[in-house]
Amino acid sequence: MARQERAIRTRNEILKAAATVFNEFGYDAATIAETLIRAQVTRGALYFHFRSKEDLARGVLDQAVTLEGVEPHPFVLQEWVDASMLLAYRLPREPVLSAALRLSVDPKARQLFGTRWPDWIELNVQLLVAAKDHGELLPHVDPIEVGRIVVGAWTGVELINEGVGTGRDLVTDIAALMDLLLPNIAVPGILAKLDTSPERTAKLVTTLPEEPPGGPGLSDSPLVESHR
Amino acid sequence: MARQERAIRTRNEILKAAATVFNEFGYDAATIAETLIRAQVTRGALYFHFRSKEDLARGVLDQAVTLEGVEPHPFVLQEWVDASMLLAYRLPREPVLSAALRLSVDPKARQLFGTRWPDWIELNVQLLVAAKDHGELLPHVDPIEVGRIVVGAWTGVELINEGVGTGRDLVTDIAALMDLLLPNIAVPGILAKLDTSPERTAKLVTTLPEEPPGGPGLSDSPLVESHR
Amino acid sequence: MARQERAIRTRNEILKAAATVFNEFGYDAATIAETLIRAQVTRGALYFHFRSKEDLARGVLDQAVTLEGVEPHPFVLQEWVDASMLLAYRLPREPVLSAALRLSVDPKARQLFGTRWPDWIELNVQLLVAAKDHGELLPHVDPIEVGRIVVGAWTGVELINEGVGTGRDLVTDIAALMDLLLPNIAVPGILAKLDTSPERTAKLVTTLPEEPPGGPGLSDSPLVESHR
Amino acid sequence: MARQERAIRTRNEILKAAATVFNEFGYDAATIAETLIRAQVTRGALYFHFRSKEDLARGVLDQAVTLEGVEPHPFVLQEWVDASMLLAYRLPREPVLSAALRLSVDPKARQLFGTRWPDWIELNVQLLVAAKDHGELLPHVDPIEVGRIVVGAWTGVELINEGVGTGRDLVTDIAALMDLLLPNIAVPGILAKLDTSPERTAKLVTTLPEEPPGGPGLSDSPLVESHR
DNA sequence: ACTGTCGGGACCGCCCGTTCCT
DNA sequence: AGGAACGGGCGGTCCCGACAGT
Repeated sequence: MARQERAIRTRNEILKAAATVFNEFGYDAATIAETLIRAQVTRGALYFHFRSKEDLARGVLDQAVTLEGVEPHPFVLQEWVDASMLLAYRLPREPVLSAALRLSVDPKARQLFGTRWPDWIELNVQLLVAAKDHGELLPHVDPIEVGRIVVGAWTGVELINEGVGTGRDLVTDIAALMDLLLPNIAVPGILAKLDTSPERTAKLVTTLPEEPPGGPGLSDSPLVESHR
Repeated sequence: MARQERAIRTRNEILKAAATVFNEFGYDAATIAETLIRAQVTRGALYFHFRSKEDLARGVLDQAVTLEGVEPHPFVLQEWVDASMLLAYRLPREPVLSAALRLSVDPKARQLFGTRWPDWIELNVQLLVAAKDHGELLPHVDPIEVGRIVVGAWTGVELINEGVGTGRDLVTDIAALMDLLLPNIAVPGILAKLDTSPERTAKLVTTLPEEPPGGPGLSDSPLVESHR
Repeated sequence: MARQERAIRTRNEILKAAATVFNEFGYDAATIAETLIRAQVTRGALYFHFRSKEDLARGVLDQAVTLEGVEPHPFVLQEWVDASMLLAYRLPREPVLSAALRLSVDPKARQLFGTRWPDWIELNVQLLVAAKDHGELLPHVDPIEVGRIVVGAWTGVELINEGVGTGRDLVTDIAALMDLLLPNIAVPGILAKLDTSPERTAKLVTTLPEEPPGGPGLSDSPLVESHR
Repeated sequence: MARQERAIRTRNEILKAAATVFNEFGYDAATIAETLIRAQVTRGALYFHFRSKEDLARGVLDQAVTLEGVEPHPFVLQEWVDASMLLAYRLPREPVLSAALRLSVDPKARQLFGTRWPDWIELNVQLLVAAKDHGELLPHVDPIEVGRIVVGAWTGVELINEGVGTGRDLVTDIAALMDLLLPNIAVPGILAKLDTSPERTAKLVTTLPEEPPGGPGLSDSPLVESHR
């Protein structure tokens, strides 16, 4: 048993290292050798846990969509905002998350594994539909369309935030994006009460479980699984 | 002359082929051999025009930022919208444009060449600043911030439009993005008169020059060069 | 005891699996992993019984030369014929036998273990010498030379029988070989009485012991050991 | 042109080196690196001429079946004998020939490329049929069956000659095989006049063309092509 | 001036036989 | 006997020059 535990830790060490390498170089330019160095394991160890580079990428992609940390709130829209903000906080800090996004953008990886976008969109749409049912959305808003567009916008903002390298926190940029979008999504009564401040995000983060030894995402991730 | 002309055509054939290959595979996974096949030229020919794979990528990146086709309009914001819409129309149809975006997203290529985002952002900011001077923007709008965010959002929407593969025209998605953003950017008086319809885009396209044999962007592109 | 018995059975299961794998792929292309799968054992089990791949091959080679099933007969030449025919019957049916031949032909395996040909030849020569003493051989026949040549011919016929894949029974081909050779080996009086028919072979086979659980050749094989 | 000539020489250098490596180690154990060393070329050169190890093996196999050097003779059976004897002389001296045989015996190579045995058999059968038409064969001889058996026997004798390593010349062993077989194949009148002596073989060899720079088999080998 | 053949060298993913510790 | 890890090395393939020809 103890044996198994160490194996799992090793597996996660490898996964995390692979994620950072995918992140820095993209799928094809990422080399197994670099992953080996960062994970501090031998080729054999890696090959035992993952049969190929593709397998490695799949391992990363499998842990990427989550609503973890979002707490119930009277306004569904606030939950929706929280989801985006929380992810904005976590993604730069958790290699597996950013790697998943990177691989979704990489054409070669896309050919091989598809993307997680349908899942992300679905998750957004679910929340927006619920918000609509609660009368929180402006009448002309189509949850499906808005879900698609917002996921896209979120992704692009992240890419630029990282790519242009001004050192701004992603949370700030995503908050700006939200502030730009919300007036045309939420009904005025709700809009005034929505909180997109980094402070709120910071508070939410504290409710996240301590990162276990071996990194987050260890759990059999309840991926798209709605929390309602 | 005749000699030179053919050389230029060959050069552009190669560039276009390279662009499609970068597009499909990403920078690292793209192979020169594949480019050779698509451009129907030999190794020697390619290496005569481009000294290396990097050179090829640079050639693509150098033709990517343009306001071509945007016509003067009483409302600067309309010009701003037109720029986005026109690009949404052209990008899926011109390999060199989409390749430029793809390479900007590719981490390996980014390490080598940087990105064109600062240029794109700069171009947006210039227009927004002008719009602000004309009193077309809501008072709280910061052109620099909005420029950044919008370029990001635009990029992300494009990526998803292509990646999720629902077959929707990018023009439609970008129009939806604009409709979502504009109410919180433009003053009401202007907002009502802005036209984000695909029809307008279609009309603008007709003013673009016929694609010369050898493709668009052949000219020593006056890249970021504002048209005012 | 029961413990030991199971161990022996496991060992033989592994040996048989290894033999089929060597047969199908040759020494070098044969992988331990494939052997593991076919024998349905774990790595640990295999390495408990055999210290290395070489050991495995040695295990196979050690069970390959036998006169088992050949019964005493007034004409020694008939015994000689019977030996060839019996082996022709058994070899395609017993992986360990065919693997031994395969490994003798494989250059890599040959470098490591040598071959069993000297043993096979020795066995033939012994019989031929005895036949000569009985006056059954034509005067010009040199037992040593004929032994060599016949073992070679036998081997080659087997290889082709298997390689060309016409589905002919090896017994048929070896019988044809014998019919071709014997007129220039046996004195006419004996020649007429020698029986190379598959029927005789079939009858001899019935005298072979039931295949014990764990396969034939389990016994500490009395290899080259002559039966006279 | 001169350019091309060097390329051809390089190609043959590689082929010969590959043949010796296949010979010594078998298909799978043979490494490209070893071939590189022996041929004194770089990986790039090899990759230019042969796309893969398989391609290399195919290149070897393509030059293996020939009646070159066999001269017309009143007795077809003498030609048949000559063919075997000549091959017995050449095979140990020409790596490509022995490699072809080796690869035909190697199970892995067999899966990939099949064997040249059908060709060798066909060639023998053709000669035997002609001999039968000339009344040189004993009435009970079936050319097809004898062809098969003899090719097998020839192969096996070669393998043992090489494997047991007594240093005997293959010509001697093949002559012994022929002497053993012929009395049951040829009609007595012919039998007495057939010459299986090494001296005859030596004489035939002198009629073979000088080995061109680049080795034998350079010519577009007229493989199975009968010479009648 | 431009094209094509041929060769150079680097490196990557894969996979394998083997051992160590329960 | 089993699960995990070790480390070496192979085949493939790629990007790129160096010339010779036209």
